[in-house]
Amino acid sequence: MKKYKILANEIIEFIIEKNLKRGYKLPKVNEFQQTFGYGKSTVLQALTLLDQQGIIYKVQGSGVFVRRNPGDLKEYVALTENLGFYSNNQNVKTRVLKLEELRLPPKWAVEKGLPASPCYSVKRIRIKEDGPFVIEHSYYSQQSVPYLSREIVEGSIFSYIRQALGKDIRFSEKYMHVVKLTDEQAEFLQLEENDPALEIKEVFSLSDGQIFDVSRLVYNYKNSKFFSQSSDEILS
Amino acid sequence: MKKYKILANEIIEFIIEKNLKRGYKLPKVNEFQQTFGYGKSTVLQALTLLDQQGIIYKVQGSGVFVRRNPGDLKEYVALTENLGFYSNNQNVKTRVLKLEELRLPPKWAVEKGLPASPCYSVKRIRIKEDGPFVIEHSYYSQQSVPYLSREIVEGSIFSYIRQALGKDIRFSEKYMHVVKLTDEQAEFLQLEENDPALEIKEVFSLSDGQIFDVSRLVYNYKNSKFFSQSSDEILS
DNA sequence: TAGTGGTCTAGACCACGGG
DNA sequence: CCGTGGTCTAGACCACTAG
Repeated sequence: MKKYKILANEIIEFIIEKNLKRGYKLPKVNEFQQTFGYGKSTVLQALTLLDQQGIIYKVQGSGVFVRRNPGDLKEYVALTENLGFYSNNQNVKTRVLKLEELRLPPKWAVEKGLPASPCYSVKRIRIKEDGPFVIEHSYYSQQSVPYLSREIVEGSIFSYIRQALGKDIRFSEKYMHVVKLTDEQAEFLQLEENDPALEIKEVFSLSDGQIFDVSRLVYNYKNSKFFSQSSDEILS
Repeated sequence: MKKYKILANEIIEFIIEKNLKRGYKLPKVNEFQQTFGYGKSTVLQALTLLDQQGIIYKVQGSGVFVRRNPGDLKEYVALTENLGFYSNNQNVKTRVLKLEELRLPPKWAVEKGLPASPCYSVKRIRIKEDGPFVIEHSYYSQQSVPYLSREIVEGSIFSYIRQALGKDIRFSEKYMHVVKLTDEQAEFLQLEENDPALEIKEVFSLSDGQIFDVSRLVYNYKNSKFFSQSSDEILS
């Protein structure tokens, strides 16, 4: 494990365990250096990672402070993470509506960058305790995901890709707009036709930049909330 | 100007000027080092910045590639930037509905972290060529923004804070959900009651972590699209 | 196995904040 | 002014990719 990740994890643990809140002042950079015996750049690397994740913020000339206790956002879909649709919420059941192979993905998926070659088409509904949560229609390029079964698709496809195929999801883009539900969508989500919904088109890429998944998601407005964050040009 | 920012800007210029597309292979790290006479870490810092902004991606053992031509997203509201509501779209007019001082912000704003002290309340409508775009209801803490006038509020408040007050917006959080419009909102947006809308609560902080602005935005679903992106734990 | 990006260090110097 | 975080370098060594 890389040193900066070890340190980052330690700090996260520390914040969770002590239940620290926004504004709490963390140890200084040189204290972390001494405690762990790391170089300054390595400590800054760890802090930068946490800064990007929204956990802390650094103030030049002053110190390092807690921004958010991770785990305070359980109910939210985190748009700024490389996840399909659920953040920390694990009480989600999956109902598979369709799994088939296609010679070619639909045009809109190819326009978003999915290779124009054979793919899997997966249609699922995700259900929380309080009802249907999201309709998900995904296309997986067989170039990157050569095999999918009903069983895999009933669980987490991303976990399968990571663990069984040993591939890492590296980055994603999400395009959103608000729509009125069609009759069919409303039925799946147990809502009324013309009820509001958020539609998200997602594009996921592997470490080599290859696009392997393009999806269209339609969320139930009654039980879905979303979260996004940004930091100004932070690094080192 | 910092070296890594100079390099980052040069690369962006290069991509725009040559109109490069996703997958284009950029010069190697050591070529940038030699061309600019920079150290390796500095070059990596610049590339990391661009990676975080979604402009490029680095593939270990292979090279550096273009991910997106900046400026390909003009029509989208970029949720992953520290902007109020418009990304690159500059054809936006502002209609000020209200500007007043309050002893205390409303409860929900204080819960989001706005100091429980005097503030400005600003209500505005943003209008694009094709009609009303968003209703914006903002609260600015007088601790950070001691003075606002009608004139300032008719322009860009963020520009004013940056330029006149010399303060930097450092990070933000955005909480979203989909709603049905009330009668009043519908009238402002020239839509119908119960039409869909995206409501976003935004929290903005300065470089010292101080929260200075909490806002509630309600977007017109007919002319608003949103964009978000993420990268897996990138740094150095 | 050569080439390319990633991690890490030690240390010099810079820039900002607060007393 | 001192302390704290930020930038930058040179260079060693690691890890992954591709031919």
